[in-house]
Amino acid sequence: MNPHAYLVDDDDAIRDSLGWLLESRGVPCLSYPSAEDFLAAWDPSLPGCILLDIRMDGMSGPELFDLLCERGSTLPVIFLTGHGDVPMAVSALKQGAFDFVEKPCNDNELVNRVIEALQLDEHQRLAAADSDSVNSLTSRLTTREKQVMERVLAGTLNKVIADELQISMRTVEVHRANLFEKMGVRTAVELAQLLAGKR
Amino acid sequence: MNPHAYLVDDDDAIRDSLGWLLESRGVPCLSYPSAEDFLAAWDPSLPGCILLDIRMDGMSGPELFDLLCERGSTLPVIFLTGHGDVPMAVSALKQGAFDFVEKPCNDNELVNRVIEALQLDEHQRLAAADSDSVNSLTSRLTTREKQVMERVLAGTLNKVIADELQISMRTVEVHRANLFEKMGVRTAVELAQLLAGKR
DNA sequence: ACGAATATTGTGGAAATCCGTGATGCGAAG
DNA sequence: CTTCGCATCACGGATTTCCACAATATTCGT
Repeated sequence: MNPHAYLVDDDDAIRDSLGWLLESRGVPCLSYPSAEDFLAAWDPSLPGCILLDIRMDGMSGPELFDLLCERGSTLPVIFLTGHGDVPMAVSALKQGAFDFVEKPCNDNELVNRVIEALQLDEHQRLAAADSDSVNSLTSRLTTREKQVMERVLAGTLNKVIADELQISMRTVEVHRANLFEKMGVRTAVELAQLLAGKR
Repeated sequence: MNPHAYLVDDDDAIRDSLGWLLESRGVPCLSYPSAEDFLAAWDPSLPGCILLDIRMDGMSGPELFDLLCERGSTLPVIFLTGHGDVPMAVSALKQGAFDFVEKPCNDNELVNRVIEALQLDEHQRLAAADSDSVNSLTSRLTTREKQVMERVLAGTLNKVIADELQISMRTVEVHRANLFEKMGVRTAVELAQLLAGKR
């Protein structure tokens, strides 16, 4: 699925007008009349951002936001509200909301925020993909190989590693070579660099 | 100087009452009747946090905040305001303010926020000190040693480094040993780890 | 029970690193 | 001018890593 702006608002008119505005600026949209509807459609892999009304029938915007955070969502959330107060805005932003906008608002401003949010999400997903690729590499290592890797990363000499693991130096060398192979590196330093950035 | 809460507000009564409140909870305070006064007293090494009024004669709270940020301040800022609006709060928080509180506010809440801000500042300063200590180590390296270190961190073999720098392998070994000594590490991996976390 | 993956060890040699000792040239500071 | 830090290099031995070839044991899933 391509990145979308997910509009969650129980006001038909708002969904229509915002949807039209965003689509006209080249931002694909999907609309949901309630938090529950969005939640049912949501899955962590959905890319994009959320435009979320505060006050809605059923689950409120902040409640949905909390729930999504708990479930591991990293979607940037732009809160929209007609009657927001300062504490509400402060609390939303401190919890990690991307923005908090009062309706009615300037169209250009809002579109820009949405585009910023989409870019943020893309960056986050790229970064996550990187760290995933590293994790998937390490997950392919056998237990022994992981143990050896730990110690290699600690700068321990093969000889000492052999002692610690109660195996021969030769075996350590084998594990070492195998894990380097699996991790796609040629030296211990490269391995350290690889795991340094993405962790 | 020990960490302090710096109260910047042009209302004498507020400064007095907040100052008393915080001192009574064990938080040392210093008061300033204007943004200009605080700015004159400020220096980047001052630890603590700022309680900053929005509307003041002369320079406003947000103006002071911007100025401090430009000058490299990392002090957590808690904005205080009697007549704040949502856009103002949103903009302050998105620019990195620690909190945004409306007066009058709950005393316990405020004290807690101040304490959180002080803790944040302490963590930031500890982290900065770590990275400073690393920087001061690297700054003691000679030009050649830095060149060699770069390549060592890239996982390059001494032989190749010697080629690249147009010097003998022996000299590379010397530089390598010297820089390890200066950086306080015993292996290339340790060096990579050292520069990985603090950078 | 059979086969695949994993863990283990050995031999032996090539390549690389580590390190002590000693030495030369050069530029900057005293 | 002399001293000091830096960069440069050599010899030679100890240590370590790297690697190809070869083999046995253990575990685990079908």
